[in-house]
Amino acid sequence: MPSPPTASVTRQLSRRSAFEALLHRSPISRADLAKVTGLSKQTMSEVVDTFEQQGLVRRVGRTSGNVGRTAVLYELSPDGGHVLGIDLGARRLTVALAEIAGRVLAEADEPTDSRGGVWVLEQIARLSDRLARDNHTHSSRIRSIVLATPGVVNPKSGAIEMAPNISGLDHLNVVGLLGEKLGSPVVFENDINLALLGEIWHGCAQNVANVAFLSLGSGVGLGLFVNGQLVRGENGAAGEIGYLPIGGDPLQAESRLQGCLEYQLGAAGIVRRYREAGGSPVDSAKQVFELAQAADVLAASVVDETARLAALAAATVIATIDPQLLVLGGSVGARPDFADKVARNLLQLAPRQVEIRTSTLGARAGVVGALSVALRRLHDEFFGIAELAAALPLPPPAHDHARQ
Amino acid sequence: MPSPPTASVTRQLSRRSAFEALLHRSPISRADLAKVTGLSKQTMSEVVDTFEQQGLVRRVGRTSGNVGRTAVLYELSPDGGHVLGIDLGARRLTVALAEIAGRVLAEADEPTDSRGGVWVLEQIARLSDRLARDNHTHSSRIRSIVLATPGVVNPKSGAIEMAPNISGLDHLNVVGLLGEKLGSPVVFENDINLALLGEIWHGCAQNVANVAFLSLGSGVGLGLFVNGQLVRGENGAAGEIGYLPIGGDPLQAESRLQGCLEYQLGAAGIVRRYREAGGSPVDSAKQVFELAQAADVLAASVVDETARLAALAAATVIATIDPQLLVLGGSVGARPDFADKVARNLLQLAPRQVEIRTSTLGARAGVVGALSVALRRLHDEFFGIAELAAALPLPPPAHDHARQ
DNA sequence: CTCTATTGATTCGGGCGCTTGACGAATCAA
DNA sequence: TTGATTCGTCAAGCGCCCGAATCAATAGAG
Repeated sequence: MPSPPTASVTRQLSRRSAFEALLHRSPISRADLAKVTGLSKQTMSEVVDTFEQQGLVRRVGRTSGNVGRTAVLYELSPDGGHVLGIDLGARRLTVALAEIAGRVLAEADEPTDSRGGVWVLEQIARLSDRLARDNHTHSSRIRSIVLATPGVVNPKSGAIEMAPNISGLDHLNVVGLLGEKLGSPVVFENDINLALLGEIWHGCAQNVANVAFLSLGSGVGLGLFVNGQLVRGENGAAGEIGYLPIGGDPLQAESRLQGCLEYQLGAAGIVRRYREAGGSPVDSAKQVFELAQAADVLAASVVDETARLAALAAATVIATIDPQLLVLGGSVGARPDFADKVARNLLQLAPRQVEIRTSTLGARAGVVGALSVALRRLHDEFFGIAELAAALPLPPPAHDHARQ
Repeated sequence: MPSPPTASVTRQLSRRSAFEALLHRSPISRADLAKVTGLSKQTMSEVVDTFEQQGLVRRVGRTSGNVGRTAVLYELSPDGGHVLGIDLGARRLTVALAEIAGRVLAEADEPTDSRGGVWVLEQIARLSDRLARDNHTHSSRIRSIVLATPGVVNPKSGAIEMAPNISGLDHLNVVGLLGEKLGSPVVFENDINLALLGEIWHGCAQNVANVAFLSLGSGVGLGLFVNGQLVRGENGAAGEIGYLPIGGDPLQAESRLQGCLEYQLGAAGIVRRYREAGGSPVDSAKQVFELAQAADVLAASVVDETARLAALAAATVIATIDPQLLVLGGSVGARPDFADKVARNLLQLAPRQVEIRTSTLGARAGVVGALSVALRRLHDEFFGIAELAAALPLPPPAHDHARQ
């Protein structure tokens, strides 16, 4: 409904300014909108009128108590559109719903349907519909969907190149089928990248332009936010640090297959190292950590070695991209006691200190990040100026030059 | 002279489009400018008129041979402004001059004045003046200067935090003094970052959005170009990979002082390793490489080890940021035989292959990159739209949310 | 209660910049 | 010489913005 593409550039800019002010300062009157944006009252009145007609904005009351005439207050209307964030993990499926103003309306999660394939798609559609209905809206109002998934997402095609660990999903056209089922465009993004964006939006990394997110769990992964932008890499494989040549001989068979670092630092690696050291039989990395806290010397040394390896990985990232903040996440990384150990190791490795925080969103980070991207896509659809923002390219070296 | 700041946004956009077309397609007529930019002939005529009055553009002839009236052809005029690129190395000083259209007019270099301090500043000024005079212009026409320097350049303050290895320069306000001497604003940038940008503009990395530049010489350094942007890091220390925990125990004294990787992989490290292995006394890494080519078995093994370490560093970078292209530069890295060895080592380390090229600009890369940045700054000064380009920020998490 | 100051919102006039269409100028081809 | 074609300018009209004036609604002073 909004954004008639027939609007001129200058009006589009005015609309954009008004929208931005509404996002951050609602409820707000027309007069204040004019002051904040620097546009005239006249222009702002016109813009608000069109917003109101398009259902993007609604009245929420009047000012009172101040001298002078009362002002009509406006805010972004939920009718402007909803967005959906989906975190599709191998074991757990989380879905969240937000409105165009950024308010998170609801979140729901279930175990991922173990039958895989189309059943998972059905499950996503069912959960989304329920969420929409419970919040007095409808799936058709959803205008942007982002799905967090493990694996490498090609930034050009948007396709998953390494399917998540869910049976029968790799041969399906998930974007197409899901988009059809839910009636709006679906976009994939790597789950760790989205967890990072989640921490940036609602978590422990707000208002930071350079962040590294080190996720330690069943696998190891890295999300990078540099110059205020997500780093995907040429093939979407940025942050696939499982193959870093740390913690073992990178030419070994296990290293080449699974990745040198992941073989040691992944949850399976932690369990394996504990068993090889002669520890009692355990199934999960969590148990090793609990044993270490219960004064099991063997477990403690495995945990120490794990922290040492994580610190090496962190030092590598810090030396490479010089972030302002390092966030530790994932089922292993988010443990505060573990983060302390990593920080202590890092003291001796890095030439300069970097702040370290543990994820505050935990398992929710992925779905929150998915919401943030879905929101941004919706906003850009209405008020984007991508074609204007491109940098002025320099001319190619067609000319000759002299040397003196 | 150009760009009256009083111009409206829409006219500024039109001017920008016209300038971009002139940059890439000159000589060009008013009619063709209108076609290329999509603006009307009328508007384009007005814009070209103002450009001509401001000396930004000049007539260079007429079309002929085509049916119809002949067209007057325009191109960017050298009067529009010149830019200066300076590469200030510990041993060599290089200066280059270009005009606003991007044509490199001249380059000159000298040994850096060994007395250091103000003498170096004098030397820069003298060389710049000579370059300007030889090209029928004057220093006062220079409108943007970029200086390549070793060390960390803080991206916020623009100050050098680790001074280059030139005596008496660390206590001077180089930006201020040089800017005053040359009469136009001076900006610093790390020399490796600029070498990377040089290769992107005129060298072996053109038209690539994700590049890593591994510089191996007396020191080791990394330049990163990600999402079409230079990565500086929060403190300008991105790419300071001397401290990567590769090639030795990162907790050793030498590693902590100088950096683990640099201790082994820097030119001094290569020489030291050769000597420690019992090789004949040599002064430079270059000699070790020459001995290796002359079938000195000891030197060959040192070179092999060097390539192995470089490949480990490259694998680290590739796994982290997933570049499309890896450029090897620096006095050691740019050797084609060495690059081959690195590539062979990398085959066994990286899960996916990345193209490797050696620097084509060599020692010129820094000054060419400085020119490219100076040009871009000049262009942005006239036609920048930075305030428009900012992304629409999402609202902070002020609101509550429900969990179901 | 009335009057005044203050602030919100609309109306009106003017200017800028873009577009379209028409027209004169300049050239090539027949 | 004539016609077709293309370049560049002129004129008219429209969208959008702004500033000033005006109307509307409220709080506070007296």
